[in-house]
Amino acid sequence: MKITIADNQAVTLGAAAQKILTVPENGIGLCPVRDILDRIGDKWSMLSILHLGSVESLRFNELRKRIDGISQRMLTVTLRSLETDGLVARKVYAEVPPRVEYRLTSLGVSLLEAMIEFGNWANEHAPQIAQARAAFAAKEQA
Amino acid sequence: MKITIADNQAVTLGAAAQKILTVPENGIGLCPVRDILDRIGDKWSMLSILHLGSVESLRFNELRKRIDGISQRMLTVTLRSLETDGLVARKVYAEVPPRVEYRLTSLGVSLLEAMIEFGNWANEHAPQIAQARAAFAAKEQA
DNA sequence: CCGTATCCGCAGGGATACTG
DNA sequence: CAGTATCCCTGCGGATACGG
Repeated sequence: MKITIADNQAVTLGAAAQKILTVPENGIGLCPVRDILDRIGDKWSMLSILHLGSVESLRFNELRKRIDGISQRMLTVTLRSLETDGLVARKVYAEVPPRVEYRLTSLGVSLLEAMIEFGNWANEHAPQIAQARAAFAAKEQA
Repeated sequence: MKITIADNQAVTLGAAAQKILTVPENGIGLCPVRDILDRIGDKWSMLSILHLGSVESLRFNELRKRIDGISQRMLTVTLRSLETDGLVARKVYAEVPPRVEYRLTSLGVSLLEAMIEFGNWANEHAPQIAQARAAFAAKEQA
């Protein structure tokens, strides 16, 4: 059987996909991809990281204004979650009125880099997806 | 003011992050990242794509067996969603008993590639995250 | 074998009010 | 300013039963 270049790519990609699905012994005890996604796959985490990544640091309400539609409660919850995972650093200044600054840690920055790759994919392929949806909707009419 | 390499990186990264957050006119009418994440950020989409990407094609129940814990209903719903976005192709064979095969489209494969980058990040940094969580938990005791 | 239909529990997350 | 506390509601997704 002749192996084409396309087949070779498929095999390589398949191996990479399988590798991600395997559960290593790493102290989390879950497939890392699922684990990370459970954290940052929620409604606000990615957005928070992107906004924090676009400047050096932001105060609580500055960030709140930038993330359109987020409630005070959810910003608190989201930031606490990101802080727990070591992606965001929280610094409190002993002033009146209080001032709290958030910024990405180096770990958070490395995640941002990975996310930007992903974001680029989303931007590049958005038209194709829109087209696919339209085609699917049209086919459902029949 | 002297610009260090680190600062330069931060600026570059910040620009990239901002770019992703901007809403282009692309027929979707939303920030693409949020849009894509709303689709594949759910409980099963990513896993389905990874499993479909690790072989050429899979029948419904084959895939069901591989994705641990998924219900019949959610596999149907997930696959339909991925099909709608043009990420997965569905082929029905006119046989008895029925046979349906699913495989990634070329668009789906390109998404898989982006996801693998992300998966690698997750695998590499899983220990750091576990450590951060432990540190945070320890700090909360005090 | 490959779905769809129906029911339902529960967690994510919004709105509002209140504190240090 | 930067959070907590409380209430409540929606919708994701599991279980089960049924259909082509």
